[in-house]
Amino acid sequence: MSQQKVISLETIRVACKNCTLSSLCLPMGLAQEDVERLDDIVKRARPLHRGDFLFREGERFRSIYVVKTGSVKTFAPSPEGNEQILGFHLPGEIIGLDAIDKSIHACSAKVLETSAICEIPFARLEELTASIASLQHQIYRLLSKEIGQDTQMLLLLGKKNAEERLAAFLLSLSQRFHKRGLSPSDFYLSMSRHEIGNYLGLAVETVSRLFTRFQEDGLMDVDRKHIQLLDLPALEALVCGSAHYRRQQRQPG
Amino acid sequence: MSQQKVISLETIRVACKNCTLSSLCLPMGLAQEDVERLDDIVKRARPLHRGDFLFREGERFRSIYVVKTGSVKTFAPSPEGNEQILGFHLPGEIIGLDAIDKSIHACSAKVLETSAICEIPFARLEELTASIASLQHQIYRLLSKEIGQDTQMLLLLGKKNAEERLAAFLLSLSQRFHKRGLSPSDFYLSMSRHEIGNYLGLAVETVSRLFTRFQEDGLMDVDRKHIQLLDLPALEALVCGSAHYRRQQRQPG
DNA sequence: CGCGGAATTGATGTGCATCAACTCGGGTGG
DNA sequence: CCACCCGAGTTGATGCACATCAATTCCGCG
Repeated sequence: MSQQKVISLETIRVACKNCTLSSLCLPMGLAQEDVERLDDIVKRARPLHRGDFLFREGERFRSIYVVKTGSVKTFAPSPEGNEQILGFHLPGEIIGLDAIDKSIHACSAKVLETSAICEIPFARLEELTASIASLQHQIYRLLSKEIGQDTQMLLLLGKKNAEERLAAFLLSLSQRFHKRGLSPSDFYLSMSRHEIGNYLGLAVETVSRLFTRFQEDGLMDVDRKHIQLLDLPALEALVCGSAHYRRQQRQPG
Repeated sequence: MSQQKVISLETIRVACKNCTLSSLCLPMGLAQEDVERLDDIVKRARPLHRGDFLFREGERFRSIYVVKTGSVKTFAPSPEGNEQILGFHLPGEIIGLDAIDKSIHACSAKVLETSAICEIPFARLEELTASIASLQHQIYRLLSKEIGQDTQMLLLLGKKNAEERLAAFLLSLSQRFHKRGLSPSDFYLSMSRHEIGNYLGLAVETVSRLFTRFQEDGLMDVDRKHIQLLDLPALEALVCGSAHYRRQQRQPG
């Protein structure tokens, strides 16, 4: 059974490498030896449980994290005291990049379900990127991509109504699951309705009513946390505001 | 007058260096020779005029831009066709970081008033960062900071009401002007009411009414584009929702 | 089995968008 | 220099999407 344990660790290790690979470097085609150097600094994923924190707002920034399995939410307090959920992070996604600037975490990261998370000490990653140009580029891209995603979210919160927001949210999950080889139309929500509402800037009740309405309209099937998207094209049309007489917003000069 | 011209160019050059310095490296304390290497790749600022584009959505990404004087807005089209203003960029601020990921600009950048803008070819900057560790770190910080700012904006759009948004907007401008040595309480708005509304997710009329109300309440003085903030502490309190019976939002688990 | 938080559903209230009318100021041309 | 125009801004009246409040059901868990 010692053998068993070794195999198990190796399995985690390989899985972790794969995860790091796809998140950090797959598109770049790093040399094999560089991949190994990268993999060496990645701390293997230990299993975390619902409610565990990866880090808390105010803590010193040391590492970024890559979700291997499971899901994580990040959230920050607003001045008033209530909190805003900033994102839900699925397998393959990276957490903590916003803390590089001040070396202090500006948000907290909490595990939503039993999850495996890789930790990458940022200082060591930074050293590595100094000698591997393609990895450096990859990190720039990663950071830039995060900005682009936030931009999408600004558009969502600034210009879209409740049903457009929820449709966009569902499609986002769908696409991200699909990218990781999972079903794009059949999945479980690891977050509560309340958390969805908080994230989308809506009240719980509104989220609930929309789920009901979407189901009535044959767009999806909802059974508690289990979601089946039945009409992806229709949902995509919804995001673009196909429903409702569109209030045409005048353009600024 | 040939002499005059040389002096003028040199003035721009030095100013440009200063601008690059404070934006990219001041906090790091680069070696003098590294500063010069950085400065060498910065294209000197030519004057741009209201309505000029730095780049348009869909164009190939080549350079990032640093505002020296004046102001710039960035905006992206939503699927419906109307556009969302993503940010207003004041002196010392950097534009274009979101395009690194795809090497394509996802938003457009339009000059709001006569402005001087430095251009930094990103490929050359990237080469440079590979050999100057502190510059690499600085770029990471810059990108990370941008993420943090977007996060702030998500909080604004997700959780704050109209008057909190406008107060936050005014204070943001105030702080950014102050950081550049300008008055934090007396400045001109280079953007229209309509653009402010678009940015904050509000209707023009709402913005206008709030300006009136803030003025009535003695918080500020508004004369067309000329703004004077008379009670900064009160505005700060407003951002935190001090006014109005605060609808206490329940927290998700 | 029974407690408690999560989710749903219905009734009501309100903040802000929308519509509409008017004013202001700045630029243009006679 | 004034008359005109036109877009930007303001102000008021109205409507609606969504928040809020309230009551009930559902489900997980001890």
